Amino acid sequence: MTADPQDEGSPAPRKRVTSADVARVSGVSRATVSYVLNNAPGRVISESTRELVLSTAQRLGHVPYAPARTLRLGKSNIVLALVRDFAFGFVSHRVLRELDTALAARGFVVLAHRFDESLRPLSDLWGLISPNVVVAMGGLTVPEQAIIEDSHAKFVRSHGIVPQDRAGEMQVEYLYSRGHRVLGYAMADSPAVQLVAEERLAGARRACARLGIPDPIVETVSVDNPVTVFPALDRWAAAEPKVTAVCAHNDEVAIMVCTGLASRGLVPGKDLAVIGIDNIPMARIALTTIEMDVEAYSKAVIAAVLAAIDDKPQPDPAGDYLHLIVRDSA
Amino acid sequence: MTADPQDEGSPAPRKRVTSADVARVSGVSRATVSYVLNNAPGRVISESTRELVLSTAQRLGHVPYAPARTLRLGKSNIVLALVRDFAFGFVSHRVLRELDTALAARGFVVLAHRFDESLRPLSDLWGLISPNVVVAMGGLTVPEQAIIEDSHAKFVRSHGIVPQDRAGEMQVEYLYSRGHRVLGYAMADSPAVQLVAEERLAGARRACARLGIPDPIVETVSVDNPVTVFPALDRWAAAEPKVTAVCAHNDEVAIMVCTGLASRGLVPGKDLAVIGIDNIPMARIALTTIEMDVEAYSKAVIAAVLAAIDDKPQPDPAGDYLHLIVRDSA
DNA sequence: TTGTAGGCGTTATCAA
DNA sequence: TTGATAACGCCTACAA
Repeated sequence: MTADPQDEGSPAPRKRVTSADVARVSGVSRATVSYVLNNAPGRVISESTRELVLSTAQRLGHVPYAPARTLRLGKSNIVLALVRDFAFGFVSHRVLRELDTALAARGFVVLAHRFDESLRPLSDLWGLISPNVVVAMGGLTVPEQAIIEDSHAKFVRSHGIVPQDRAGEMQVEYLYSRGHRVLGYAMADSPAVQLVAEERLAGARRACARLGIPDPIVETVSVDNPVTVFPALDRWAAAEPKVTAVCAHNDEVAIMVCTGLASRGLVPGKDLAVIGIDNIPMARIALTTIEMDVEAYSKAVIAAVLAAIDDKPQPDPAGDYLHLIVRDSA
Repeated sequence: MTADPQDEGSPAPRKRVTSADVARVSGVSRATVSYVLNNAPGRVISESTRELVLSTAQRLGHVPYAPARTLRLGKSNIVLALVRDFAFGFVSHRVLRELDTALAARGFVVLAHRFDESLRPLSDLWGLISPNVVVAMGGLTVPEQAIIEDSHAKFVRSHGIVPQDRAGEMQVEYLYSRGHRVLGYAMADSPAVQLVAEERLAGARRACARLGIPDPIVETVSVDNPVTVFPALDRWAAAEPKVTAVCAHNDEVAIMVCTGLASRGLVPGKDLAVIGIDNIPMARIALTTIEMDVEAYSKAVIAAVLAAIDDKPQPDPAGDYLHLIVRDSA
């Protein structure tokens, strides 16, 4: 918030300093300025001219104007990351940070956009911003994918790199190996993670079927409203036979379950086994979890985006992204 | 990640459908197309022409091209939110979401950019993206502010709306009123919140001085590494006289302190009083805190951004954003 | 009610 | 080694 009284109503929107201004003042042509400013490959510019142009550009305070450049070139240096919510979880945040760092080195900028079809159709976005690459963090519906593919931007899906269903399977497999036969499943309710949540649950169900134990008893827990864990705990305890272990959608939900247990004087891993997914920092005290290898995941996303930028075929995302980490809670 | 084999190396970057194409196919002028597409105010277009243009635009798959529009208009419909890290806390995320919703209704798009001077000088950003308004989430250094003010974008600081130091004061005042005289202070170590953290601590110190009690004993806790709470707890316990209450930088840190206590068999609010700031959902079970009124805060930010867009003077941010909420922990 | 024409800032092409 | 020119797609004053 601008508290300075003098810049209120700012009446003087400084005229833009164009490369033509720089050319005029330097006494050279616009083309020459462009060559210098872009280190035009295959062009030889005399050192004196180069320095002259650079110094006047500096002196006049010239900043290249992105829209003009993009219009001329037909493509921008923008990577648009589509997110369902700005607060979208430890792993995705980390991936985005790594992506941002890697792309800054290539002269690209990563911008995050929270998309919400009910707010504005995705297709209207292209009239507002013209990204070179669109990278979807998290799952996308089929129509959403179609709209992005219809745009002129290249399209990278981060979803699909890590087999989410496999994470659910691994949770069940571990709990089974520890003797648990009646499982609960703590779903997250946030629409932002719905697609991922469904895949994880599907994986868990598949593992149960394969191992010959009943489907997990699914309860929904709201990350925005932690007290919702209590009714879930009640129902798992009331089940017949009683639930002895719970797969949580992720570590956050798992920690909520553990906290709920603790506040009732129960001990996670003893009175009820709890296993998460992600291995977020807060989990590292006591939570058994399926670690998401953030570094490997980030590398895969970066490779995919760089390939898209360079118009190269998408790399094979196969890799080992999931690892069991056993701690106290299960 | 694009698994489809057929779109690898995509050799046919479809030619862009321009408004001129729509004009040609419709058999009208480019101007008419523009009038129809923009609902040009003060222009009357016959219903038949309008429908013709709209339908051919649709049929040809015309999407307006943002850079050309921006170049012509001299301004974009982009609001750039500057963040120190994509994972930047409950309150800021909520504010950004509200801002996003409000601006979508005005035909603007909110894009979040993680800025990191060591990665890329802020000034280079304007060659990549040309926002109409820049809104800084969280504090900014003086040179950073200067660079933004030198750009052609309008500039809104969300920092400064809420008096962060007052939050620190309120923590101390409450703990004092409950009889505490020897306080600890749990700082967050993240550089993303450094400026805010310093203001809150300064407020706490000022309140201590005013009330005639010693400065709080400051310990740093790492949000990314929860075990750092333990040495902090040790030092507060070892102080002479012993620390009886702790102000935490925010609820997250406060919860870490409470969790650390619990894991030692101690009870927050009994063995050590703990007070947070923000009132995040997870705090709502048992944490005493200074609530940050997200709705009021969001409204203030939205008002500031809208004023900037409309070139109106910045509104007065004064308001009542902070409220004490007493629960079990202090 | 619709069309014509010019220009926004940049860069690539071609000529000098 | 440098300069003139055209074009990217869109919008709008002015003319018809």
